[in-house]
Amino acid sequence: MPTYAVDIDSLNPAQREAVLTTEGPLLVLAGAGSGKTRVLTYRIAHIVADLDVRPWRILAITFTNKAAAEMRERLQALLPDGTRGMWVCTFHAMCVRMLREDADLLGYTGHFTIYDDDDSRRMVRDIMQALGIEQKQFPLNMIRSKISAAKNAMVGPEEFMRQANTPPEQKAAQVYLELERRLRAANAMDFDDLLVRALELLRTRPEVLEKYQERFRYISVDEYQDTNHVQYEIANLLAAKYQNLMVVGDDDQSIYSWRGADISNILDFEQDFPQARVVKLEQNYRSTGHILSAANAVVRHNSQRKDKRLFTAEGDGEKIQAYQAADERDEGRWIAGEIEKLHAGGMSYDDIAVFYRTNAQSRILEDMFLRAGVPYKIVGGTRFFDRAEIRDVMAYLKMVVNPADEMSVKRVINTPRRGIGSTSIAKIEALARQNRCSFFQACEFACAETGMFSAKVRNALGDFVALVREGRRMDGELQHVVEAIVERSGLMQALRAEGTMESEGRVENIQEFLGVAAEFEESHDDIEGTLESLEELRAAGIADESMGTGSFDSRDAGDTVGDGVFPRESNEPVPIDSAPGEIERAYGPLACAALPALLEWLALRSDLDSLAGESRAITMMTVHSAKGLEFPAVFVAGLEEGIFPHVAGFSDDPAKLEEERRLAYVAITRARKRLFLTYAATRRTYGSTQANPRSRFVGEIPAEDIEFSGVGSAGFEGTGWEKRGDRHGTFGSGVGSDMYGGRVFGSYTRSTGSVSRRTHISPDAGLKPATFGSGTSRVARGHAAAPKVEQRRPDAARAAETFAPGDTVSHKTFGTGTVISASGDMIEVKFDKTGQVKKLMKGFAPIVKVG
DNA sequence: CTGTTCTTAATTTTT
DNA sequence: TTAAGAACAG
Repeated sequence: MPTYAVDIDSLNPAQREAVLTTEGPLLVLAGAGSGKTRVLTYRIAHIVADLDVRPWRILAITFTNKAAAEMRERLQALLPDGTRGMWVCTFHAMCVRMLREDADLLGYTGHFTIYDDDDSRRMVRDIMQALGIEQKQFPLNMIRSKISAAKNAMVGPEEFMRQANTPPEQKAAQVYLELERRLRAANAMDFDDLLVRALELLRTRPEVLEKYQERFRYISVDEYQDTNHVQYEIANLLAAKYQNLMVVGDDDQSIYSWRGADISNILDFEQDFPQARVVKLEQNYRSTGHILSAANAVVRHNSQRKDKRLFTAEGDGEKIQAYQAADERDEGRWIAGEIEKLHAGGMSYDDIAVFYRTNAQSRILEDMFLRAGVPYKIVGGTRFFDRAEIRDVMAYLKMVVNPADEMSVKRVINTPRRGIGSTSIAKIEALARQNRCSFFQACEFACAETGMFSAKVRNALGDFVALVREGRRMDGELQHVVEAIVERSGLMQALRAEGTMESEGRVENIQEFLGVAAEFEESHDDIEGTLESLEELRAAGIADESMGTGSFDSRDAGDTVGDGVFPRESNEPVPIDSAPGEIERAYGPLACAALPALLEWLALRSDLDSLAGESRAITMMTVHSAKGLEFPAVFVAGLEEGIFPHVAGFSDDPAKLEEERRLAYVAITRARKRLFLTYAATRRTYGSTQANPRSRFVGEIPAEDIEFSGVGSAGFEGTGWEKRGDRHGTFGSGVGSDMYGGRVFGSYTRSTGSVSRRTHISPDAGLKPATFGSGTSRVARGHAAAPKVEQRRPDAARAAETFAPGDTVSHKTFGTGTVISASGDMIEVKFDKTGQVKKLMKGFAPIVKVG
């Protein structure tokens, strides 16, 4: 009986089989909550510890940074001898790592910029404008998705042009061609390119392919159902030599087909690898019986799927609660009420999540939670790094690192206002096109040229251009470099001069960003440091044994930047027609090495990664964002035809409906113990009220697993609203819900600008610490601590509290304020911090009188 | 060049 | 409803 480094006995037979099948292709069909992460990590630990395979021979690909971080952490715990050199990362991070090393082989420099979706979108918009393609006739998104599809099919612009039959395709091809040209000139890659170029590298450079094939003897890919064609090719190519490829996925959880994920990758794995072993993990360790039964029942309505059926050894648990609300506000109120009940019953807010199909739905829910005093945090939506001011700062940094980066330069050339408007930009663009040089070079050129611009503009431009040269020479602590660049940019000054509340918030955000930079420098070893090349490992004395044929001499220290010419002192423009690398050389080496690292880290990061449950608050997010997570109690709102399944989804295409259903399946299977489904009899969408029928997915749940309540249910009277009482403004409370047109609450104007806008947390949690990236890197997000306010929801005694104009009150979220008027159940309060006047409902809003 | 009004479109977004 | 972007006027 062999002994194992991992606790093999704790696994069920299927899990064990997956862990012990280390050689050859392996497909693991892992149902929701079936312990696949455990299998994945145990298997790697087994390979390393029991089969004596060096960690740097392991490649484990995930889809999110969060998943990668989690896996890394678990592996570190399982492998006391270390995991040095193991690549546990996302597809994108892996590709970036590979590309940085060999970018020169593809005509890029190692400092290429990563364009995120917004950058790429702007570039396409610019191109369409330049080519005179009307957005009305050919929507931007349509063009973009066609180009993206072409990229993912590895179809180049020329070929795409040849294939294009219809007018939209021809236009898309034109844009594609120009996009490619500009991206290349900017030494930039978008997210698609990252994958496509990496594949190109592996395909066209046998020595590179060989290097990685030899190195990574054991490869695993998580969430395989979400791989797109290029990722599929990359994985297959890397594993082609040794065939040790393990893919894990669940076809029932494929919810990203619209993003190019190809469900047939998983469905056809057995055809691609006829010798593949297939293991099904069907025992669910997450949810109780009723929930699992509902999930099974719903997803069974799909035709395109591998047959499997989850089972649990746990009991039935509580039935699913379905509630029909009068309208979307009632829905939010009811959810808030149920949350409070759960909380009163001892459940932590952290254990509760509310899901919705579209981000737009979050507003009302948010509003209702705010009123009810339910602490919440929203995941997704506008992310911190997507805020305009943060993007501006990042654009400055990107520009310093890579002056060829056209989009970043254009973004900040007139931010803050320098008097360089669209006319000037157009002139510079024309100049760039004429001389076939980068936009930035054209800027320099324009400065040198007299008569092109007014003295004022020329000075502004000269100052702007000089910033890059200065920025590149800055060195020292990362935070200080960033700070200096920001300072030099004039962004802060302009913002401060504005003096509005909004600008104040922006200043705070930028300051917070500086904190992020500082934090990053302290702990940035986890990303850059983890994905080490063989050379680095060898240098560290780790990978000292023979590498096999794949190892080859490292490229001639080809750091395109490092050996560059010394920065020019004159303002003489850089020679035109130069390749991206040449520009970098001309501007001299970048002194601050941490800067590009920071930018890369930022580019590949999402808000989801920072979902650290530090503050005690419920979690709100879209169903898409919820994949891979689990919560003891889950609410799914808006289960109505047209919303979920979404309208855009089902009329035309049955495949889309099936994806919506998988989405429902994902939502249901996130719940461990309690599941609540809500739908509204009427709902306001785009300004008009409509009555949506209840979602078909609710009807697909077996009757024995679910209980109904609410407007249309027989059991409504006597059980539902009475208990909740009118203080909650529940439907039928007499105080009035707006079901019959009566508006109860005054309209709530959202404060804008500050970070904490979408995060409302219990005051005693203090600052909201958000985690960026894994484990240790923690950044305090948020500014002044909220004032101490009682955390409990108002009770009967407080409801009876009287307020008079002039009273000082304290609100859980808005801080202190002064009562302006009080009549009946409503009071109007002007808050000190925001200066806004809000109508609040006495006894419902989380307020207390303080003086 | 900048600030304003007007039009128009409106899922989901691991990277 | 609302928010982004384009068109338009100052």
